[in-house]
Amino acid sequence: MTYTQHQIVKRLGISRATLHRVLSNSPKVKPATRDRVLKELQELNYVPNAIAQSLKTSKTKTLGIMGPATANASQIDKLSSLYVAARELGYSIIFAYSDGSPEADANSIRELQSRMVDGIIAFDRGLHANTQLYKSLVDGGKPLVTLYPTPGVETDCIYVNTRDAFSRLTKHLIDLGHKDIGLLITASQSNYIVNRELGFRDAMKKAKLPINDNWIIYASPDGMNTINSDDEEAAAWKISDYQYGFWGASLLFAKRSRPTALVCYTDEAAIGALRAAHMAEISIPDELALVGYNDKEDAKFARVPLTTMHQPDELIGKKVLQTLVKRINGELPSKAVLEALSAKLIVRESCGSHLAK
Amino acid sequence: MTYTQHQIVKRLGISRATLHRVLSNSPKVKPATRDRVLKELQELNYVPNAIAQSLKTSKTKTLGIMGPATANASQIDKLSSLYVAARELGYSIIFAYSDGSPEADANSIRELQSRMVDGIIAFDRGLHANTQLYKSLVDGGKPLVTLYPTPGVETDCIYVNTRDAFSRLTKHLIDLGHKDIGLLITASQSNYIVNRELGFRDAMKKAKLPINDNWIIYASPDGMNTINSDDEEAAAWKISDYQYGFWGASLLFAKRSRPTALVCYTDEAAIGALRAAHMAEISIPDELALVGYNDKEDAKFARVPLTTMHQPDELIGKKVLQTLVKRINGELPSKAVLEALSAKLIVRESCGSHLAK
DNA sequence: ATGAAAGCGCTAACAC
DNA sequence: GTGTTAGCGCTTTCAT
Repeated sequence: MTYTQHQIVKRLGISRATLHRVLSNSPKVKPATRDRVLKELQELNYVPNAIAQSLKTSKTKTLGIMGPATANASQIDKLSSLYVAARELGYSIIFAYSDGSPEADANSIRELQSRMVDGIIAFDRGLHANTQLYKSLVDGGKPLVTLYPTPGVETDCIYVNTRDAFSRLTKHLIDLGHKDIGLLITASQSNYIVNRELGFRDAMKKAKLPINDNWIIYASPDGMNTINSDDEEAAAWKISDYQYGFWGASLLFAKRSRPTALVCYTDEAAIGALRAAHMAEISIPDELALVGYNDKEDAKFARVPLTTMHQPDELIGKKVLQTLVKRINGELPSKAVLEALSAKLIVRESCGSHLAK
Repeated sequence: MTYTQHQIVKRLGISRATLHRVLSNSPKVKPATRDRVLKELQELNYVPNAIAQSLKTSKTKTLGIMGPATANASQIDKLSSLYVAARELGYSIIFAYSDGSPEADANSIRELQSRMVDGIIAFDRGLHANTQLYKSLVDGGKPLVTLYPTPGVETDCIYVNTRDAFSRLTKHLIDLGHKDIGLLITASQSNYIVNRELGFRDAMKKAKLPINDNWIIYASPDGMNTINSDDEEAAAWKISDYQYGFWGASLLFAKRSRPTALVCYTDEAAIGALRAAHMAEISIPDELALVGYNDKEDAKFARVPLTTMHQPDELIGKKVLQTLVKRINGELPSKAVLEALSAKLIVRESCGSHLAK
């Protein structure tokens, strides 16, 4: 049974205002009254109706997250620190599922607007198709924090400088003496992918190393066989990075020549590539140095432990939430916060640097 | 800018009731009026205030998920199908973070009750510490679906029969001719763990095979070195299954004798064990057959592709949601729904069955 | 230190 | 076909 203030007030023979005063810790209430009320509250296990509170105050103390549910797996660390921080600040999280398509995103935004969330976190991968949607949100005054900068939308953003990260990752290989370096990514226009390629090119250019287009692999399902036949009907967005890595590397290994080092767009892709190398009897790192990105737990336990970049995901989740809440509370200057964090190089065996001496 | 019905009604010179009729597709409104209203609605981009609707109707069309955010990674498939199904039925999801402790769970329940969710999904691992909490929920009439049966709580439950799954997994090894079989799990009282051990014992007993207690490993951080030193301060619940698998297997390999086959409690643990085997120069599957559980994507791409059990996670997510919504709508008999689904054996290389001929 | 009353945005019963 | 009205549970101003 759940009681309302009305019922409690009747039982106690006091007024709603008094009840509210003890609920809100106002000092203006006689200790004796307060105790009596508190006791009753306890006894009846009173739980305030947040819906009614929200309607009255026009603050829901809820935050919306919009993003692809499938991205959660890779963003899990950001998400969990975000949840923890939200609870600490008294906010609830509404997760509005979206596959990243403009239609789904529009639905998510409608859902969150309708629920009157106090702010929104866009957990997408920086696809620009939805710039207009975000713009309308921000113009409408709804606080929005994104995880990738969105050109054209002046909104708060906490992100990892992936371009720089990939540049440094590539440079690590260059410093090891590699000159023939390939890149394994997927075909996509998202920031998520594009910045990785840009970072790679930055490093190569800076080192005055030529880029062999044959060694830039855009992995895709086209004409590939899945490693497991019953995957075949799976939609493209459900294909894992492992699979893309496996396909991409297989493609590379089938070519007439191959680089001495390969940068993969995620750890999962690198693990897929590891498997392709194993099947092609190419020894890692002796015959091919390999690096991933993200420092997922399985990178540590891969066939060959992966050299990779570690993102400060927990910190990001925390900062995202804090920024959003500050924005909601009007504690931030009107200029959008744009904070870039750096990834950190984690050297393990797959790059072969333990051999180079 | 977000408009209220009041403002729209004023602009249009009609009554709230008429507006409402248009909004709710009531036939009792003159087509001309309807069109005029619809056009204005469109123009003003009217978004209904779900908070006000909820207060009025005492239905929020929201569902609460309570569970550890860290579990999401392994339960991601259940979660995403659940999100999709929720959207289809017009429900929003509030995620109430909890680390599984009774205090955190109590907080989650309070949060969800306060937000007046129409129903709750308990995404925990079947820890019984919170039986009372669940019981009070159910007794209070709040629809609740769990993912593990909770003795003492009469509530809907959609789950995988892990005990049976582990029994069949173990039997696969027995059928391959193994007699000396070990089990690698963690020390925990949760259903999640306990049923795995029970299933293993069932199969051994049925085959009249002795169980060597030395080969039942309860992996724990005690006295172990992490594979990566900066993990050391991490709390126990943040330790990955990979790590437990690595520790557990290392422990086993240090013993005087070892089994010819090892059942691991998850794929991640099996991958950790794979690494330990590699370091101990034990060849998998030749010297030790190894199996995991869950059929995660990385099982396919492991150093040795893992034989494992596949759970119908997407189906579960969908069923959980459908059951909950039916319960909310009063479409279910008062007796609790208890539906067990089966896991499916996926044979790859790590069990060595491709060698046995 | 306490109480009365208005109103947040919406729905639905009832009257016309 | 259309309009009037009460009220969901809460917060908050204004009296007392």
